[in-house]
Amino acid sequence: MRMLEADESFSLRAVAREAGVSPTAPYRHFTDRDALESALAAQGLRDLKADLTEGGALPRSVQELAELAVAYVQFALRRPALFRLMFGNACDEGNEERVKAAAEIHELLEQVMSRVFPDGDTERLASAGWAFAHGMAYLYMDGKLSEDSNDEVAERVRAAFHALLSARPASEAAPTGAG
Amino acid sequence: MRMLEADESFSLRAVAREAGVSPTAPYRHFTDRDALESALAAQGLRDLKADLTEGGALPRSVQELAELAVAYVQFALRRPALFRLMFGNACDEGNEERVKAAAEIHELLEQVMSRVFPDGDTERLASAGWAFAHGMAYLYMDGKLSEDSNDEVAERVRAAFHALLSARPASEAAPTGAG
DNA sequence: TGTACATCAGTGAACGCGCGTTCACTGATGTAC
DNA sequence: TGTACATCAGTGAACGCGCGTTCACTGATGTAC
Repeated sequence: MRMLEADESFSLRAVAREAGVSPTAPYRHFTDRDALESALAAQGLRDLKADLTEGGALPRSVQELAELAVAYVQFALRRPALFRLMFGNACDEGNEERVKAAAEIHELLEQVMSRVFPDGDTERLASAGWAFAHGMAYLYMDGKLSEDSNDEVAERVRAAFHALLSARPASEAAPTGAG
Repeated sequence: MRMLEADESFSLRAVAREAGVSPTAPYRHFTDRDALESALAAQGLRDLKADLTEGGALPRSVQELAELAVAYVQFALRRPALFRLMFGNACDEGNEERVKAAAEIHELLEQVMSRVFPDGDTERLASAGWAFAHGMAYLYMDGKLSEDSNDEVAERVRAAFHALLSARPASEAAPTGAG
């Protein structure tokens, strides 16, 4: 529909402005501000899903899973205002389109986790993995982690992900290693 | 100084209102809206650090580290508006107090990570662990994960953390297990 | 002890701003006969 | 082919709202002599 790439906060008037149209024109297509917001959020969720499934095949390895996190963070950095719109408030349960788009993302996430970690607790891993990617996205968006080039961000997300998955506490190393 | 517990978005006038004072009173104490915001953010960061170091001793085990994540998320859920204020925008580098408070949180995080994972990449683990807790906080704040009781949230954060740290991919299990 | 003055937190009216929303309208396009 | 009407995206003026901020002010407290 329109851009919403910039990081200015969402408003009906701003969207109209970006579309080169008068402030009241959106009311021809959406009943009110919330309806417009949900429609944009739904489209954003669909775009995000498309980004995440771009390769075609779902991830099987931890390496491929890391790339999913990278894609998630890069979507957020490319379209921060939209990303905040999509996740920055409670989903309007009355908006079928938005609910469906959100459910599809959830489903994708669980599918991926059960493929990469067939012996793990899929639901908990899905929460954890999502939280990791989501946290990375917010930390970078809000300038809490230095955001240099796009490639550097990708590399740091990858590295953090692998550091976390391969982390072994001190107390565990001795017993299992020696026994 | 004052509450800022509710989840209404921050405004100078709202803070004055909560303090039971006229909208212009804050100007006696802060040069402008941004100065007030940074002062509140700095205080919030100090409060968060106090919460995280409550026990006295820093975490040594993965279990204790999980409790740190729980405390982080619970702080966010208890004081969402303040939490968003603290992290929801770029830190004003000109505000010494705020910069210092943020640096102390970073330092704490790195100390903890190097204690719990002495053989790991501290910096990357710090990013990853922070992202996990931060993501959990945002997902719960924004209603993306069902938030029932406080205890349930704590339990889910704990479980997700452990699920992530003990996750082993399918491809890895066979070789290392049998070899 | 009393008078004169400085300090300082807080007040209330007022400003210009962007916001969401309403209203009556215009002007182009499509359809009926 | 031409006339009459419906549809529909978009317009522009106007509203009331909360916002950040300014301004001149009040009234209490502290200090000097």
